[in-house]
Amino acid sequence: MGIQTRQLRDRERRRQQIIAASKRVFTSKGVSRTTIKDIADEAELSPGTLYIYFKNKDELYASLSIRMLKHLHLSLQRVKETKDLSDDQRIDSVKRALFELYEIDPLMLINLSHLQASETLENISPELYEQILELSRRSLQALSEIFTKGIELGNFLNRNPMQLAVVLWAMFSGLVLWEESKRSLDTRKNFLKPTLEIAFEIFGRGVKSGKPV
Amino acid sequence: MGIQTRQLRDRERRRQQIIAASKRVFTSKGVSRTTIKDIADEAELSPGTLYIYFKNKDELYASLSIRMLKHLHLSLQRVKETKDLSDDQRIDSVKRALFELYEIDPLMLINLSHLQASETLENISPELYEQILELSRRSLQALSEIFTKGIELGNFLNRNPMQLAVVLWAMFSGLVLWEESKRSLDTRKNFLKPTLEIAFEIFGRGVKSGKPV
Amino acid sequence: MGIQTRQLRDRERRRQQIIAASKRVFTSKGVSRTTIKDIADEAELSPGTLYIYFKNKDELYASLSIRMLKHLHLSLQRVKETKDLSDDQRIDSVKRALFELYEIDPLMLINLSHLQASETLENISPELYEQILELSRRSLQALSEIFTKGIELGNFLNRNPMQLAVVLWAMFSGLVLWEESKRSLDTRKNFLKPTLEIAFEIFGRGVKSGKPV
Amino acid sequence: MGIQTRQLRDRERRRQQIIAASKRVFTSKGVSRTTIKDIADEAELSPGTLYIYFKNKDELYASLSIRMLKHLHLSLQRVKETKDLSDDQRIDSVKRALFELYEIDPLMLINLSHLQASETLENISPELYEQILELSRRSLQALSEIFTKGIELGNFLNRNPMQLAVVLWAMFSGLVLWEESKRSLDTRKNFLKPTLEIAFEIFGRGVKSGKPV
DNA sequence: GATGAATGAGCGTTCATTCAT
DNA sequence: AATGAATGAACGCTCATTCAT
Repeated sequence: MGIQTRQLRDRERRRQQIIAASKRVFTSKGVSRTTIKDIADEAELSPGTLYIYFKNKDELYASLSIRMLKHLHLSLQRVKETKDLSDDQRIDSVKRALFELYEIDPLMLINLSHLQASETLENISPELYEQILELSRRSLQALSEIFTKGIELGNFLNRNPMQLAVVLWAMFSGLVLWEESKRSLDTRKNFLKPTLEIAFEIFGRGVKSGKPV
Repeated sequence: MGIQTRQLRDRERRRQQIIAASKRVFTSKGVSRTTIKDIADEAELSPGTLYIYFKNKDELYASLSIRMLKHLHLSLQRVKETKDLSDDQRIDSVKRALFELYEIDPLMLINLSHLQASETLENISPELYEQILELSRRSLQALSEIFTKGIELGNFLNRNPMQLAVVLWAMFSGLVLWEESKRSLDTRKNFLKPTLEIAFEIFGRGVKSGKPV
Repeated sequence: MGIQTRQLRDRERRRQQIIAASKRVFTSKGVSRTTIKDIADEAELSPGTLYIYFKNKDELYASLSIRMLKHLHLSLQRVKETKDLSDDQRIDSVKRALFELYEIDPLMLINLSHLQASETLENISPELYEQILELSRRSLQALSEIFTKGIELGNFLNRNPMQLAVVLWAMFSGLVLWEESKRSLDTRKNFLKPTLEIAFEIFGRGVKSGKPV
Repeated sequence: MGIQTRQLRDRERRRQQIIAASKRVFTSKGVSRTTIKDIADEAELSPGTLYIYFKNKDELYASLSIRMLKHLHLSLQRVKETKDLSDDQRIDSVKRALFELYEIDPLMLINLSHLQASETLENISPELYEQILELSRRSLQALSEIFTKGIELGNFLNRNPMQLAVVLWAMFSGLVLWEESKRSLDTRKNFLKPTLEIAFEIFGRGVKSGKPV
């Protein structure tokens, strides 16, 4: 491994270290109450160091979502490309992909949903903004293509597939935020999962073409 | 009308005047970039005066949603209590109630969804917190009772009606936030409406019992 | 006196209070080492208050010079308009005007010269910038008109009067900065005065038309 | 050439390389907006390396002037020592020496004038401080000796020659700073030259003894 | 009740400087 | 000698909140 490679790897490691610290602080203090100093302390770094790896606070926040978005895109892409799946199975795969996303890192998913709901994106560099947008776009695109297939086969309601994708995502992120808002009230875990199951059951049934009996 | 009554009425008027000013500023500057001073200027009052009517900034923000929550609760209550409606019609009425909510004041609905997604509620007085919670609870309760009816009649899937209510609300608020996040990208209006139509179509079909054909 | 008048007067008083505090701190710590906090402490105000009266640090610094520039302009205007003065007497009046300027407030004059020599002006509001520029322009204009008279009467060298004005001002401000730079070395006061006397003597003799004997 | 000599030469080379880079950055970004990192980048060195060659930022800034001061001193010394020159010719030679200084490197001359006008000198090592002071002193000394000659011959006004030297230098540096402050307003070049011509013409005429006709 | 000047803790950010490699 | 990541004190500035009038 060359020197350059190691440097790049070290750099990425530090970024991940900072991101990991951010998550921990977010969890304990809440996103809006977390300061750069808090994160620096948690990461056992100085505030200045954070600015070597992230252009500013908003970019740090936004960067937290990149990984998750990449994962999301990859998962949906995989579902889309898997052969020999019925449309039912495909919807089910989407459900499992989103479940998995949530299980890997619920906090980051909340953060991603927050991002969508805040004005953070308006304060980041065009490059990062474009990256986030592109990843979101591609994920929705993958989702919409799954619906397109089903529509073409006559299995799904003939509705704008992109809108179907948006509806599914809204339902998912809406539930994630809902759970987050309930966190302080009710610390029972595993609340999201059963509700998501029901949500997907309904969505899956509803998107199917044919009159319900 | 007694003096006290008039005083209360005046007080309420001022509150509404401040709330109205807040809305206007939020619309033009965005929520996170709006300061108390901005609102005071817009209301042609001094910052100090705002603190006579609202305990602090978060309470002001939270108060914005009270009216909307009351309206929401009332609408859903009405749907629940209307006699001689089929379950299909009832779902349709819920849809129209939420549409109406959005049309009356899209910004406040966004604010309500934000509220749910932010940490604002953690900084308000227990009284206001309880009020908001109670109104939310009641709205969801009304919604869940609508589902209970349908389930009892065998028209709806036999799932936990409160969870069904949460799913429906999550879908709705998720779409509202989604639209908000797209506002800077795409200024086309009336984007939410058609997507909500599809969302409700799918939900309505999905929640119906019976195998899809 | 109306309420508004008093408010305006109070506002101006506060500004002068802050400016006075700035001067004291500048004298003891040096301009470049003075922070907003230092000035606030000296003025027995909070840092935030300074920002009510001055848009930012650079504007505060630049504002220090406004008064001096106004005084300068007025003095030169007066010299220009005084009747029945020989050109020798007029040059002498200019000398006395600049002497006086220095004696009123040497520190502010140094500050004015610094301003010219720094990049502070690049960071202030266009309005203040224009005000400073306009006052400078007018002062130089007045000076140049004094020279124009002398040239027309054949008493002064026929050179571009604006350039003559610039030369005189450069000589003056150059000496002021020179003295400032010597302050740490040599605390003897009254060093500038005799040197300025010589400078004006030479300038006065040099600008006169006619071959020196 | 011994090893030590080469090492010294290499060291000096590096210093000059860094100084050259500083100049380029100052020109493009302005002195106050230039950071050590900027200079390091421009010099294709690391920030740490700069600290091997310069004790701190102020020393780097101050060092920029050393060369110019040496050149200035040399030039004035030469003028002083040149035989068979009339006093008029000697003043003219001083003018040409300063012109030349400006033409070689206007930016460094500005920097030298800034140095005099700032508090940089208060933060440097006593050695460097002494060196700069000594060079300044010697230059002024040379200048004053030129005046002494003229005074002794009865050609110049019998004034303190050191003060005459200071007046001449103040006029010169005042004009240099004046031009610098006009740079952003008026990009016409060659503005300084004609004004300096007039300045020297006036100084030359003014310093001459004898009543003007 | 209404004011709005004043507050000041706290923020994000910078950058000269250091030091382990 | 050269590096450059890391430092962390210090900065300018904001703004929710208070309180004397």
